[in-house]
Amino acid sequence: MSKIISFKNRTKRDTIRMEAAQLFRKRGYATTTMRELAEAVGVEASSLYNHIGSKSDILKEICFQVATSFLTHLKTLDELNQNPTEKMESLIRFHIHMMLDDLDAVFVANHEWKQLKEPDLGDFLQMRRMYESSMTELVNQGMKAGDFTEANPAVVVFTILSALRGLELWQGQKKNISKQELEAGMLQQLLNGLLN
Amino acid sequence: MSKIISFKNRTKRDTIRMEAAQLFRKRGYATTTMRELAEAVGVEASSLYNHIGSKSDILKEICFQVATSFLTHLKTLDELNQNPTEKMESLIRFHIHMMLDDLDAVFVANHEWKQLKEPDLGDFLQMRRMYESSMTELVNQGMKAGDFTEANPAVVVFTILSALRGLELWQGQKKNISKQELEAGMLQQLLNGLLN
DNA sequence: TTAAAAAACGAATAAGCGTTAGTTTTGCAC
DNA sequence: GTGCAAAACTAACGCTTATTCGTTTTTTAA
Repeated sequence: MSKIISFKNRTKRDTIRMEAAQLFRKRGYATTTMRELAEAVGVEASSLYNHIGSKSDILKEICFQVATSFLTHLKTLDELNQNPTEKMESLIRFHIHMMLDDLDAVFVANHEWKQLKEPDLGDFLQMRRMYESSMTELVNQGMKAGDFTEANPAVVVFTILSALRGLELWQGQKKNISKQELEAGMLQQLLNGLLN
Repeated sequence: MSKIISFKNRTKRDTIRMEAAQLFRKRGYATTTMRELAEAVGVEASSLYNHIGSKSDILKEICFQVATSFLTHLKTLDELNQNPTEKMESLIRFHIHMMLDDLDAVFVANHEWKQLKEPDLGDFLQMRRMYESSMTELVNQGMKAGDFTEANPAVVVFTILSALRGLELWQGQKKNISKQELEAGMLQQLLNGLLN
């Protein structure tokens, strides 16, 4: 028996994970109860366990799905023949798109990874460190090539990532600013702070 | 009967709030138990209630103490005769100092305010909106004066605040970068992205 | 030294939590 | 329709939580 059910090739497991991400973002992982999640899915709490292993399993899957997305994009970037400026622009744009299109999951991965248990916690942090060091290396190359303003690469990466992570809070802000306008504005400001 | 106790004019209540901020940051508000907090303070859980009203009271006090600090600084800025660039630099520096010196409380205020109950939740959000709109007005003045690059003021404010909030995650990063270096680097990058 | 107030304590309470067990319903293949 | 597995349900478990209660210890003020 196939476990494919529900809407458009989406497993019930996926539905649960999606609703969970939404609730975890709005109310926090620890505060969200399985009964709340069940109601959002339209089922009793105990029925959830026909599809998932545990509450913490859901968190684990959300976090690693996000981490994998970012690392995968980084890998594809690596294989393209682009200069550091182009790569950095692509990277910034990817962050913005992830933030605007998959906000729930990204938010949860950014805020609730602390609740992961070992060994997941360690694995997750290692993936993050790998991403940041790759990005730092890119900034280094840009400086050596003379494209980027001379500065401490770690600080530069940190500032950019921080600004991008801030998009978590964009939703519900000024509605008279479109996504395109926001993307263009942030990109300009961040690259402007970086380029020679 | 004076309630002053403990170390250097600090109430036991203050000690509890300080330890709570540290725990709330490290483990999250919902996940931190009163027994954990009690152990950190060096007392039994029930004894805490001789000094505080409830767990949620502690959170409330932490959040509003931080919000008040920022609004107070903004008010003092308003009364000085400085141009927009100087004001913005002072504002950025104040954020950095708060982040580096009172990280626990600022982190908790930034992450756990969702757990506030009404009417505190509404009051807290109003204070935040007031702060952001004042900052936006400052950016507006800088643009009209020709000091700042023309852009959407709301986006500019958002990007700067996001980058600054990212300092929450600085601790434990590269130790070979001093606080002074970090402050100078971020200030340069953020102002550089803003100025004409 | 003494009496009152403040603070700490151990034990208990009620509520809510994630999860399990046993049973019934549903949906599909033949 | 019949059989069967997947998925739903109700009910309950064991555990943890914040908080309270009544009492004892410590501190303070005279």
